[in-house]
Amino acid sequence: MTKKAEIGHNSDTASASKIKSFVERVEKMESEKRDISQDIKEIYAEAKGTGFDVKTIKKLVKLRAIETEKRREEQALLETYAAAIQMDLF
Amino acid sequence: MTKKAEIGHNSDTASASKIKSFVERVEKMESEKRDISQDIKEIYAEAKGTGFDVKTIKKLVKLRAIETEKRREEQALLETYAAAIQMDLF
Amino acid sequence: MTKKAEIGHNSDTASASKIKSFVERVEKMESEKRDISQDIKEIYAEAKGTGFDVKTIKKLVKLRAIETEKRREEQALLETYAAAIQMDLF
Amino acid sequence: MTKKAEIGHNSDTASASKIKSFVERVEKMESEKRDISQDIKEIYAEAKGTGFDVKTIKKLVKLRAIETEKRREEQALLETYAAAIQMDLF
DNA sequence: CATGAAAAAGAAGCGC
DNA sequence: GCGCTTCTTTTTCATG
Repeated sequence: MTKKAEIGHNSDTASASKIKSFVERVEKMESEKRDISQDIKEIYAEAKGTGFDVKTIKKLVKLRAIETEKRREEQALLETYAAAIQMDLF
Repeated sequence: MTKKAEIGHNSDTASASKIKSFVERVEKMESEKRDISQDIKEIYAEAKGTGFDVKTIKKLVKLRAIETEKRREEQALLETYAAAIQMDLF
Repeated sequence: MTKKAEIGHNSDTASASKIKSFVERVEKMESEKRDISQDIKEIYAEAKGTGFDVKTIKKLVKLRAIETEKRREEQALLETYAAAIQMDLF
Repeated sequence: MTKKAEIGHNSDTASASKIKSFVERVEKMESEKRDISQDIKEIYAEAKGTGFDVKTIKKLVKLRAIETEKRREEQALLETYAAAIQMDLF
């Protein structure tokens, strides 16, 4: 038994330092995310400067994302069927 | 002048290629963003696995973000004050 | 059972009347919201007419909102801590 | 001339108090706006609880708003035309 | 699954 | 009047 009562199974100081580490790692990642969002904005700004309609390009990006997802799902479905009839697709 | 409306001030073929380029650049950036989001999730998963409460860590991250935002806004306010005084608005 | 899909579990006529009621109630509320937005604009206009810098006042309002939010989040964090300790997470 | 140099045409203390008053009035209005937004959410929650699709009702509200606006604009246009031919619509 | 928070899209207001 | 920024609203995503 330690002198000081522990809260749970992590001792206070060690916990504090670990929490700090987790928080900082998350903050770093979120900062990177913001940077990328900024980059995306800049791409759109560039597109706009080149005479394109940003709204339309955004729609294109979204449409392609949906199509990619659809293809992914179709592939998954196909694989499920193939597995059901014990067919190797590859 | 052709009957068909042009997209921006670009001719059709050049436009197509430029649009494609913009779309692909955005898609690349968005993919990176998703990767980072995934990384963040993994950090939280690790924290949880180490015995920490994810909710608490998220709250800490958020509170620190608010503090940062507050500092940012305070600075902006000071600058606005300075500008207002210059303009004799007080 | 009719061919036509029902909206929710309500029969057609009753539904129509209920939907109308919901829509109208929302419209009334949104109208009130617009009125208040208008009032806010007028307050800013008055401030401007009295020789104040609107931008500064807006920044003050925002900063105070952030401060309120911060206090709110601090409280929420404390509650999360308390819950986490109960759950032996530290 | 007062003893203390004034910044602009508003003396410091009077300014401070006036600004405070403006800020508080705005805050009060914004608080009321939030209340109404909350009421709207509750109406939608009630609609949902009654078995309706919230998204659809929102679409209806928006459509009606557009139609109202359209009618308003048509009326304005009509009045402009009437004025142009010096015709009294009323 | 349903709730609540975060991101993205869209609308509005502002200054130039 | 137009473009730019700010604010609202919608949609999405994660957690319980």
